[in-house]
Amino acid sequence: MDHPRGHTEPGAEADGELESLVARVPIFSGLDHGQIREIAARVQPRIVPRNEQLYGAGDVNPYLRIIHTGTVKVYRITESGHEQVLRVLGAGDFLGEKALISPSVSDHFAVTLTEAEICSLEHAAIRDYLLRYPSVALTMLETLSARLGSTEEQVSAIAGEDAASRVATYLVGLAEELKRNSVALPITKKDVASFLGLTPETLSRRLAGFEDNGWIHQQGNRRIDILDLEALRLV
Amino acid sequence: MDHPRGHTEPGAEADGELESLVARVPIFSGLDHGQIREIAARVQPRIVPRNEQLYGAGDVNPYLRIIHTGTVKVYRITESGHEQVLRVLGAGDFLGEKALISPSVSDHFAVTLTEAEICSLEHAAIRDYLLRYPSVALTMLETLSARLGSTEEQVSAIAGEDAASRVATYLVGLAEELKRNSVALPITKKDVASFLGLTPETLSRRLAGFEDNGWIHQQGNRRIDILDLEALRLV
DNA sequence: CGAGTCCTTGACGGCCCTCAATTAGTGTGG
DNA sequence: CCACACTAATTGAGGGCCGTCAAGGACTCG
Repeated sequence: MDHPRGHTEPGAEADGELESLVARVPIFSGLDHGQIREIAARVQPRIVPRNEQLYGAGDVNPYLRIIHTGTVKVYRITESGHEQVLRVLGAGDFLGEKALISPSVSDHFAVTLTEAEICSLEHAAIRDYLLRYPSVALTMLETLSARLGSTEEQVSAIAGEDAASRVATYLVGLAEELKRNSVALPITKKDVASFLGLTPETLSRRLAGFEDNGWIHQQGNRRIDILDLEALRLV
Repeated sequence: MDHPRGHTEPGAEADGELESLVARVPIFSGLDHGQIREIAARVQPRIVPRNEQLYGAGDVNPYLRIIHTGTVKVYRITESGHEQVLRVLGAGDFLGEKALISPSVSDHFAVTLTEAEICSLEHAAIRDYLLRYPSVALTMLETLSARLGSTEEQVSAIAGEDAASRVATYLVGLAEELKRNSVALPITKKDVASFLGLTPETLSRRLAGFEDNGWIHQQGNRRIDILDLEALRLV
């Protein structure tokens, strides 16, 4: 966030910031300056505190939300009360696309895990942009398609792999994503367990097992040093 | 499929058929006649025999395929050899959208379960249409979003519900979809088991249990009469 | 600093997977 | 159209993995 005019007056200043903010959102990349400005004009930015629910099951949520900073957890609660973490979204990701065209009742929850800067766009407005700037729609299609792919992976991992394998694959993925051997879990271990279709107890036991094997080292509740990536890949 | 001119000459005949065929595809609904004709001109229809693989893991598959008649099974095979059925597609559904924008290597398989009439469109062509007819992109977005939703349901069911509950929910869903109490499984029980994250043995036992309870009646390998829908809902 | 949540560790039980053998059904070829 | 071969489905026995319940300890955040 640069402040070219060196002051913090809300008016023109905020607009300039907004534009550079919109320009950095992946689904709007490729638009020219005028198009960016048009979108920025309809965007409602907001600083959302930690642990705030953006929407819940039963809501008719009329906004497409774009995360500029911070992380958001998306989860479902089944009829029988089981909480299932579906994904964790970060900077540049969007949510709320479910009811984009035909408004429908949401069946899942979205909660901020950290303080977050989130822009909201009314579905009617986004629809309008998608019709006028089809490249945005194409990028959204690509993103949704990738998201579908990773949810499919989640299905086959939960159905077909044992606990140790799921935990190991998760750690390897995290390390590759961050390109580091010391990783911080983006969510609590409880939520990681839910994401992997496990109980917290089982996750704890598997991690303890990996530590006994000398493959990882845990410090605190969130940080894990990966000592033997190859061993984890082979689990 | 009517043959208004009473002959099967491939030329103009096939084009007329093609247009009405394209017009019936959900993602092209809402386009006018000229637009339909333009798309029909680039479409390659083909009758695919039963049990033919449309694409497999490792393929770089450059076609978006649209199913006009017949059914197609989409599945994944994990590193450890587990086969996971992801979905079954029927008339009006499309597949092969994964590599629509950035070509990527497929990691799953698509096989016809019946003889099928399938249209192929090159990705380059579909991209072009999406940019010119954004309403098509919007419909695709909606479809992908719905598909994501049902895959998310699959995740939470496999992770959170026991075998009996998953089987019961599946049967109820099938009955509601077909609006009948006597349903034919769209796939073998083996594949249903895979879809539900179970082994065939467990599925067989749960169905036998339902039959003992007087909730269903099985005849042959595919047909199931549902005698007590409410009981199944409460499992 | 303190309260509440998260995490860990242990014991135990049950659900579902595995392995194996038989039966039923389906689709193919003569 | 029927027979046959092969795959699908069923049923049984046994065992292992993971969930459940419970309690103590650690961490985090207000």
